[in-house]
Amino acid sequence: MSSKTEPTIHDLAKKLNISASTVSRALNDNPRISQKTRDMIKAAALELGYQPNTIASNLRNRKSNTIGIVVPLINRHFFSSVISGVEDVAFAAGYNVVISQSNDEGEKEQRIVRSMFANRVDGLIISIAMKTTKFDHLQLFAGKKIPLVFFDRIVREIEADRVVVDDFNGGYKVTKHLIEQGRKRIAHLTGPLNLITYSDRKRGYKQALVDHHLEVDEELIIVNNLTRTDGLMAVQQLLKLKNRPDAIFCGNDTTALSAILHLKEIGIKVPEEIAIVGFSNEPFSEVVTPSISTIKQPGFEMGQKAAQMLIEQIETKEQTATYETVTMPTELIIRESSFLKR
Amino acid sequence: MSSKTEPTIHDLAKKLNISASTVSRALNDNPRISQKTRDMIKAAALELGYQPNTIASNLRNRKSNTIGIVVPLINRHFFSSVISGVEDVAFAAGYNVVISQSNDEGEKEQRIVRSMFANRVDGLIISIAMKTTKFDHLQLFAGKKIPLVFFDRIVREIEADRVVVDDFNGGYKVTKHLIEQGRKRIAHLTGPLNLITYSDRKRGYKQALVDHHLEVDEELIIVNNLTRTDGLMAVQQLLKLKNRPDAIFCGNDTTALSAILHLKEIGIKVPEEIAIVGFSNEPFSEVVTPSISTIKQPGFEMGQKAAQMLIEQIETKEQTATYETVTMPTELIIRESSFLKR
DNA sequence: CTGAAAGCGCTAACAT
DNA sequence: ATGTTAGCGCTTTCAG
Repeated sequence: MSSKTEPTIHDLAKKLNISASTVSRALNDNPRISQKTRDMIKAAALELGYQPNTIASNLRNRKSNTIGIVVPLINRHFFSSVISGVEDVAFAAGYNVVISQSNDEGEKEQRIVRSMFANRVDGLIISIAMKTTKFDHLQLFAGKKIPLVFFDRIVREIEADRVVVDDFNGGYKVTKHLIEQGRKRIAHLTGPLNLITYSDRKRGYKQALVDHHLEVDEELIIVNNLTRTDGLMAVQQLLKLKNRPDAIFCGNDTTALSAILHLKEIGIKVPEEIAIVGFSNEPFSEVVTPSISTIKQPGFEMGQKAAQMLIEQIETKEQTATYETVTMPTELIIRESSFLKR
Repeated sequence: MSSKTEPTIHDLAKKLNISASTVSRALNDNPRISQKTRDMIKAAALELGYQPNTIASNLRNRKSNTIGIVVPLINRHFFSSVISGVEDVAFAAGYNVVISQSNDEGEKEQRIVRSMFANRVDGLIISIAMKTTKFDHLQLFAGKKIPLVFFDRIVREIEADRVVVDDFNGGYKVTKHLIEQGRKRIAHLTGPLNLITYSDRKRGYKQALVDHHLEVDEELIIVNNLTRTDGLMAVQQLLKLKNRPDAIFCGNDTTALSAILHLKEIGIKVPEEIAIVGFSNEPFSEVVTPSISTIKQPGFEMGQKAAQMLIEQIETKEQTATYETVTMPTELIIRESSFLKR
């Protein structure tokens, strides 16, 4: 074992009879060190099994070369796509990415974000948890002018760059499609309306109804957390109405799925009796029977964009206090659950 | 803005006319500081908006209180379950978790693991990428006696704690089930055999055939990377055989799905003509038509176990050089794709 | 082209 | 119960 402590630049320096600063410079390819010396030092480093200690370097540089991303759940296809997009541009730009999930819990989100701050990430990309209502953890970043980019689930109260999808338009397109399929009583199942994504989709839904001279019936609008169970409960509730809906626009694919499964089970035909549309294009939506119509969000591209904006902020010394909001298009994918062949 | 630099314990100390060490101790609830002083200091910290700099603390303590986990893909249900399990016990024990994905690429894995090392994670939990063949990045941990736990896709060449599923038994159970369903020519679609998970499943498959006096036909065994396209290609290849299989044991659910979709498309009945079984119990396997029989691996529990073992190692000063391998049970879930009702 | 010295922010002997 | 001091490993003026 011996006194096993990692070799440092000082060990290298001593061994080579030069100074630690020269070693440091050589390892960082500083042109002020002759090529010959650099090579020599690097060879010695390799031989000694030297591994740079980024913690020390980060402390000194007040920079971690790391960006954080926090999402509600990493195993949602949309979010993992965004993460991949972020990694794509971040790695290319020489940044590391640390990923965390809030499980849609405000408290865990607080903890994660604070820990990322304490670890001095150079910037943060975040889609907030469903249950987040306090924002002081985010204020930590915003207030200290540490680059921050919101995506998808943004918070209006905090000024920052934003990457969102056109949820209003998404909601509108879904509803219009259902109307064109001849549906008259279109229900809407949505998530917490403090989240702008959901309230925008709902606005789109209502606008489409209005534009097509259909009544907006609040009885047909159900708000919950869009879990699988929530989807089931909502459908059961809708089925109890004297005047049943003939279509349901679900806030996500999970609830769309649970609606379909329940309807199948009790013998109600989808889409003939009740048409279903989801949101997000989870992989399963394509392979269920009937396959689920849904809205595709460009996750990977959103991640790329968010990372670009963040890195731009990080690397621009001048903190111009102007923030940008990028809105990405959505695409309606029509599948069996809402399309009646004749 | 003024000279905006984060307040440090020294700023606090100066303001309160005490020493930095007292501040440090108070903030860490060191009993050597009187309760009164502690409260006073904490109040001042709050007021100043003091935020501890964990980088500095980590450097000093030679400990990051962080454990790293790297998986091939974060959006595989199995892997995200493992991650959740790890987070569950790690958070409870006061550790942060940094997550990364290798995208099944050896090179990205190298980069990630080195970066985690450079950031001095206290330990690493990893399931290696399909294409990993060099292990020097992992040797970095093993060699320096930094706690390391492999799970699922382990590396035999490196001594470490391991958490695996009983893949042999899983493969055996699947095959036995198919035999009991009356299948005689059972094909097997597997991943790279340098990965022990796959070679063990294959061993189980063969053993079951032998035990039931069925011939092992190498023609029926196809090795590839188990992507969706790979699944398609494999099925097409199998269908070209003069003597077609009547069942396919697929190495994962992705290929099971693509097999089913293709067979449906060309009018071959599943399970009547060809039965299909997958592996891993991805969420979609339950909701496709026909639903996919598969093997369930206890991901969350594996993550918990891995984290427990890792933390145990971290916190035990005495590095007893004895490593443990924990084998978790699998469960066969029989669904429509392999079960013939009569 | 290279070295000396100071310091990033925090902690832990070792005092007192 | 609190303060002094030294240093974690690296980078960076400032000198030469």
